[in-house]
Amino acid sequence: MIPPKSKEEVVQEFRIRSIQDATMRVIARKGMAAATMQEIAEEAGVAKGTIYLYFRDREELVEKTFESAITRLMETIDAALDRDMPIEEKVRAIMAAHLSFFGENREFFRLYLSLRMPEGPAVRQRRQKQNCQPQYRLRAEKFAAALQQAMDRGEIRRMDAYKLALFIIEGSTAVIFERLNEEAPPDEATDLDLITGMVLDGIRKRS
Amino acid sequence: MIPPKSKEEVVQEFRIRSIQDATMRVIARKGMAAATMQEIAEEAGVAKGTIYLYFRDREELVEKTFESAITRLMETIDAALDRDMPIEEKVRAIMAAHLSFFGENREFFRLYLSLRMPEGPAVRQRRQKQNCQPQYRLRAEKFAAALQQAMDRGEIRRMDAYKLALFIIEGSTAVIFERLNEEAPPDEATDLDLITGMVLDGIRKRS
DNA sequence: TCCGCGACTGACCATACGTTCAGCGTCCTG
DNA sequence: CAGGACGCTGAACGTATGGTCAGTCGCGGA
Repeated sequence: MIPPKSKEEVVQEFRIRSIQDATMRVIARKGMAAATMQEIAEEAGVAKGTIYLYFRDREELVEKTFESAITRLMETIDAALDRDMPIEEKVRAIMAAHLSFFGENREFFRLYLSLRMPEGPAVRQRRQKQNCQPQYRLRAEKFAAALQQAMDRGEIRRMDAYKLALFIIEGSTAVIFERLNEEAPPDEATDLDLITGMVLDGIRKRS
Repeated sequence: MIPPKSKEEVVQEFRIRSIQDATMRVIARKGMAAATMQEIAEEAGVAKGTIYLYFRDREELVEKTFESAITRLMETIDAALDRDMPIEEKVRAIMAAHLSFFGENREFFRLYLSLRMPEGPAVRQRRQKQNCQPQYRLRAEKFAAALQQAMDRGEIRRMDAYKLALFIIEGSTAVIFERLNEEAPPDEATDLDLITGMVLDGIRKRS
């Protein structure tokens, strides 16, 4: 069942992983546009040319790096979405997953933000749209589906589920972003309470 | 009181305005990183060199363009923030201001998103942080102050006002972004209801 | 009408970046 | 131990972009 890994395969995977990790760190530091192949290579401890042995070009490098990280995020979240629980708990579980994932993968956060919105000439924009945006949309759509289900059950009020999902995802992303930049961030639970409280009950005080 | 405008000044202001408008259109089309001076010049109908008569370098161009647009946005919002009204109305007024402003200034939206998060080498990041981010933070802080006031009055629940402000601003920004990309966006009022409903009362159905 | 000033132009320059490839060292094989 | 295969290297190349500046041209004043 387990495919036998030859020595070469192990080395290859290790190289690929090192380069992808370096890519994330550099993008985290300089931002998507200013991350050069030179700096990525140095960060990974290889020569510039080596990267091209494993990735066709810069675009594929970024794309693959993004994919392998977001796949991990999606798995965490799917676990929360698929289980059948009241929407309150679901929201809390999803937000908790985001908080801890980005807490552990700070570097990825910046790349994630950059790819939400495609840049560059029309051709590249189209390619990014085809390869990375679906991942983002998919996430939003899955969340929207969960919200829709809760609406049908009468757990929450009826509104445009997709836009609602976007609101919640981006709002919480902003809080997480702030959190990652704080010198002494509060407990994860504190921010989690803020987000879920806001999402579930809004800001208005109930008498 | 009114400073007399010589003919030269009028011409100058017109040029500056044309170039800034072109800058926004190109950034809206290609994104911040891929917007070249060449293309901006063509869009403005002037030669590349002309831009440098009015702006020191690319950075100053982007910065000034951003500033003059965000100043207009801030003015609209301040009007809503300064008046003394219950928080419900304030929130609605602010969100309405955002919706209509970005509806009328679609081009600016992309630039606005790009500058939230500084890119490039450390030096440029620092400069952007000093010149553009304060505008963004200022907006968040003003909104946070309004929320804080409402908390003190007992109108809304107590939480971290700044993070709450970020959540609301970014959440609504996401909805506006989606709206701007829709083929046939609904009434402004529909999206406005979605946002204010979410912010004030959350998603949970009240029995 | 002629002159000179200055706004404007766009070919040109320096630089930086992605990508390539001829050669090097290393390790396995026979 | 010799030979060769292969992963890796980094100097070199082409291209694209921000920025410059010598030259052009239209306009206003003499």
